[in-house]
Amino acid sequence: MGKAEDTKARIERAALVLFVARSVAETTTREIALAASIAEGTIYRHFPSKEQLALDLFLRHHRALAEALDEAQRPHPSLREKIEAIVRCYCDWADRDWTLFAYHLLNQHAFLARVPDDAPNPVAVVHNVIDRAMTAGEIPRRDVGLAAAAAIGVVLQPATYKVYGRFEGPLAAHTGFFADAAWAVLAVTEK
Amino acid sequence: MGKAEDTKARIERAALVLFVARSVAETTTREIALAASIAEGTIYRHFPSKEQLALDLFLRHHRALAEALDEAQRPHPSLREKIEAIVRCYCDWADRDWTLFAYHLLNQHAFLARVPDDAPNPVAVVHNVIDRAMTAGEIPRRDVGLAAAAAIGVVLQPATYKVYGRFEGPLAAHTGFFADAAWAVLAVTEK
DNA sequence: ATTAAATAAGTGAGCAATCGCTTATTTTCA
DNA sequence: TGAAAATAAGCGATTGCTCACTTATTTAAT
Repeated sequence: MGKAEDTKARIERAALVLFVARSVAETTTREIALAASIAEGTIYRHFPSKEQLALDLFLRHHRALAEALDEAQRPHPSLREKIEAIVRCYCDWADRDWTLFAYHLLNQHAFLARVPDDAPNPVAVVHNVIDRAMTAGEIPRRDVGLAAAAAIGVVLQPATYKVYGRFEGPLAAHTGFFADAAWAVLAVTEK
Repeated sequence: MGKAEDTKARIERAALVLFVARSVAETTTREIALAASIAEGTIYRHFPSKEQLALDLFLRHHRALAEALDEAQRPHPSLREKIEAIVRCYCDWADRDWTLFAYHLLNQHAFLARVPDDAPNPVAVVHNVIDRAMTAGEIPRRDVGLAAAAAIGVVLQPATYKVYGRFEGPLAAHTGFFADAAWAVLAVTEK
């Protein structure tokens, strides 16, 4: 890694940690520089603005997660297996870099509107998988967005509570339960 | 309502709308004053600081929601009925004042750590209900926090996506599905 | 009941501090 | 040696909050 690239990576990591501990708005460029052991002006050699740095961080992770989830589900034929693959991939992703994961989770409301329409999207991946399973008759047909949201919530809410400090240990420890529960949600038949 | 109380309420409502549209950090006291049609200094006759105003707003709603959920579930004997009552109460609460609901949802990570330990807590209500149902043998015994989080996610994730603008219409329209899905999550038996 | 005194509520110009970002200068290294 | 990278000082703008003052409401005294 060249020196410039190393500096850029240090800025990104320092910013990430501070953005999660406080928030983007409450983190100053001076703090980022101090944490990255560089001068404040150096940030602007690598990023046009603090907001763009925050957005870059979000979008890169957003796209990479979507691609990883899509690759994970693709080889499997049945919805049940796709769910397991997606859940496992998601938990591994979160455990591998928890700070980055937490940043992505806590700042969706700020950046989701700025994701390009054609960019890979984690929710769209799940949405498509569920839609095809409904068409194939694997699960009952209902509002896809609603079903996807509820199934995603089964995994995302525990993850959120781990960010809040309510849980310890790796998220992947509960992969089995998450997959079973997500499947149960999708298989619900209105009584 | 006295004049002073009316002013205080106007400040709170103006702040709430701006806090949701932007964020607490990105909303200025000048904007709040302008939106509430009062002088900036008047804010400080009613609140010691912008942060305390934001915290007051959060804590009051947090407590009221917890009490409403607890009252809703109390009269019902079975878990299945308690779930339905809690889901219905929660959806009605959200639909009744969506701005306040969105504010509470989007700022949990900022304020949850500042909730007094003995204060009523929406998650604790669900937690207790599930714990008792496990003890009574109504559902399989497993980590209560995890089961509660997953069940809550079934409702909260769709609600979050509605805040993001992915859904339209009242949340209460899906009460039946939410209750069925939450029940399905809790009834999951590890295979 | 009337007036005087006291308190509370409301105002808005302005302050000290801080912010994101720029620029002139120095260092690094191929 | 020249361009890229990093630095440190600093600029204009904005921020939360204060404060001296005015206006409205409540309490007390005659």
